[in-house]
Amino acid sequence: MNSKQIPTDRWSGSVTLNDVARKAGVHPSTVSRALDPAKHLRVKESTRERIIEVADELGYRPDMVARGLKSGKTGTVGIVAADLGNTFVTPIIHGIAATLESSGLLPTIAESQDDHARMANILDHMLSRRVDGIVALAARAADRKVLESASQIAPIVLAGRPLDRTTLPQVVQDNEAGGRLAAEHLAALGHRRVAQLRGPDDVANFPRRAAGFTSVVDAMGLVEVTVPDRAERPVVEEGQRLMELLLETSIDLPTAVFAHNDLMAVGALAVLRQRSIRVPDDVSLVGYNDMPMAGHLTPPLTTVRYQSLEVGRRAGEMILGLLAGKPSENITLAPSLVSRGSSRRV
Amino acid sequence: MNSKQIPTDRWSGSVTLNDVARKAGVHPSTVSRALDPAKHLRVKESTRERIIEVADELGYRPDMVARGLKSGKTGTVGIVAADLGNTFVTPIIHGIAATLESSGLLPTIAESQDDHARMANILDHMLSRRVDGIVALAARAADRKVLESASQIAPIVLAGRPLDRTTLPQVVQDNEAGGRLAAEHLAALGHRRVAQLRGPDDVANFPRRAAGFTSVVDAMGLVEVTVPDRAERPVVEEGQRLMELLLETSIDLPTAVFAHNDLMAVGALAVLRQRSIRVPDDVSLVGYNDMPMAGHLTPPLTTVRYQSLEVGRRAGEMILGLLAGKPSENITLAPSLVSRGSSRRV
DNA sequence: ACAGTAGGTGCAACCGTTTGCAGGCGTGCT
DNA sequence: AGCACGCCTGCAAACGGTTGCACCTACTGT
Repeated sequence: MNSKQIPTDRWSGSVTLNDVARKAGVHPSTVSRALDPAKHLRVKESTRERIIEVADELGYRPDMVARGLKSGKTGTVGIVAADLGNTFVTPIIHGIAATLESSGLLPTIAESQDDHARMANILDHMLSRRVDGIVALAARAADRKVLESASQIAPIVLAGRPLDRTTLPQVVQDNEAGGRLAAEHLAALGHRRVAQLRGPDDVANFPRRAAGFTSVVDAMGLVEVTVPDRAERPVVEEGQRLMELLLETSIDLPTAVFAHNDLMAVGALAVLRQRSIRVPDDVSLVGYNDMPMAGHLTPPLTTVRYQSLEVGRRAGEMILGLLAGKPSENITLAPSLVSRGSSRRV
Repeated sequence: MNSKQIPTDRWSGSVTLNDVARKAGVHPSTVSRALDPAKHLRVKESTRERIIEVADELGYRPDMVARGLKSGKTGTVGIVAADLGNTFVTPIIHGIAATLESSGLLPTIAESQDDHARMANILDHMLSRRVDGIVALAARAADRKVLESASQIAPIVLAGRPLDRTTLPQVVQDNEAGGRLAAEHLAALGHRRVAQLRGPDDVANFPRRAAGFTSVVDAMGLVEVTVPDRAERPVVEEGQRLMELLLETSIDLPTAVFAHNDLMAVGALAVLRQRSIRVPDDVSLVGYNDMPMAGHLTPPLTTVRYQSLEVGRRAGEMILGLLAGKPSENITLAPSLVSRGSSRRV
């Protein structure tokens, strides 16, 4: 169209409230009111019709930036994830985004990479951009202070990863129950010697899973072979490393292994296959999260289901509620065990 | 100031440029200059030091919204993905985000769900928020017009999914070469009867992959068993459906199948396993994308590698370049074949 | 010693919307 | 017939920064 224009000022062409007002022969404030669904009744029917007609004839598009400056609301919600590559977080994000969409909000997403400095930096950026609220999926113990202080500026909800000793509202799963579920499942299959591949301690999910698991182990008199380390990050490579560590350090191998998430289970699976240790014939394996691909692995992975999508939805609703000024109540979802091919009776 | 205000207004406490100026005893414009790295040399050393000291004593955080209103730049880049659940897109996003980060930009992400209306809506929202640029990963043929028209307002680059007959800059992979690679691989293994599980026609990647594949099939005199449909969307379920369709409709089964992406390959794998058709013993399977989990499937999936991360990086750089006013040149990356366990000599 | 200059700072307009306040006009009521 | 009230619209001041311009001071050069 305007190909000879200097590309610098693309915005020069954008039509503003004033343009509409001028063309419709009214004052800008009238246009503003006519277009605001909350108060367009205060404008005479005929005027409003004319304005609306002119508005979309000109292709008027409200400038959220200007609106945000005046009103303080930008219609944007920040989401901080640890790592988009973890297929457990994408459903959460999906859930959040779907919920926000109904209110015309758009998510702004950043990855913390489980790095504290980065997390702090991201929060700063988001607040700088005046997000209306933030959903943190990446909370680690070390992040508590920055999150809490940021929450004085914009409401924050924790989703997927809880935090100990915080007043921040959270929607998470009962990880202890999940850990118990895994242990009870294995016990019911007759396993006596078990082991855990633990996720990092500073992500509250993992110690809780471990505690739940161990509580059942103790209660039922099973033996837990300890792996002398835990994952730095809950990823495939660390699952491999821990599995190898388990194989090296234990004289008497456990007959069942509980990996603290599916990604680590995948890593464990790879190591076992490579050493020709059959799953589930030689060792049963239970994962956690029920990530989308879990059922398609070979063998299909027995795992504790984390209703990621639901967590996302609830978190979205919670943010919406907070933005509307409603108080929030923590939400804890119940896990369930999905029994598939990677575990069997011994 | 208005201290008796209702605490609803969280922003009331935020410190502004004026607060800093007042406390430092200078004019707001001086503070603005002192804090702007591009022109802080125009402020006397000592003044600047004092200002900076006051600024972070007060915890001043620039308001990007206000800045954006005046300057037109919001420091935000929109990313439109079709579906975050597709593990092929997350590395792209990761790459984009990592590149943007170095310039202090933050991505705003939305999912189009491969729905045209939604795509149009998303673009509208993003432009409304004055994103500085947009990276579209979800382009379909039907979206061409809205994308092109949006690009008159903010620069847009296409990544991961090309578009036919467009002038929009794109960074993609040579899909025809990828299709050829798959066919050549199978031909080299001695396969004569082959088939394709095709992705949707309106996502340009897929027809190109099909064309590349078919060109080799023709050139080398192979036989292509046609599947009488294509996937609605490139997902697991559709892969299953097409695989079942193939099994039902073909009298003489092919010895090798080329799925247009890894997700569909996973679906095909599930169907084959369920019918006790062994992979690769009875039929070889080749996927596309080399998604993160591809090597961990059983059998590990032979696939055409799509350098998603690299595509993301390049797309990020391209946007950065466009924002800096540099012209852009299309980028086409070369695919490579990753031979793993799902294909074998016949 | 004086004009010229450059460095440092203040002034004020502006970016596009929102919103409290005020005013004009027509209507219903007494 | 006059008054009050309500509806509709205009006016102007914000919101928090940025930036061209003007101004002042203290140099430098001759």
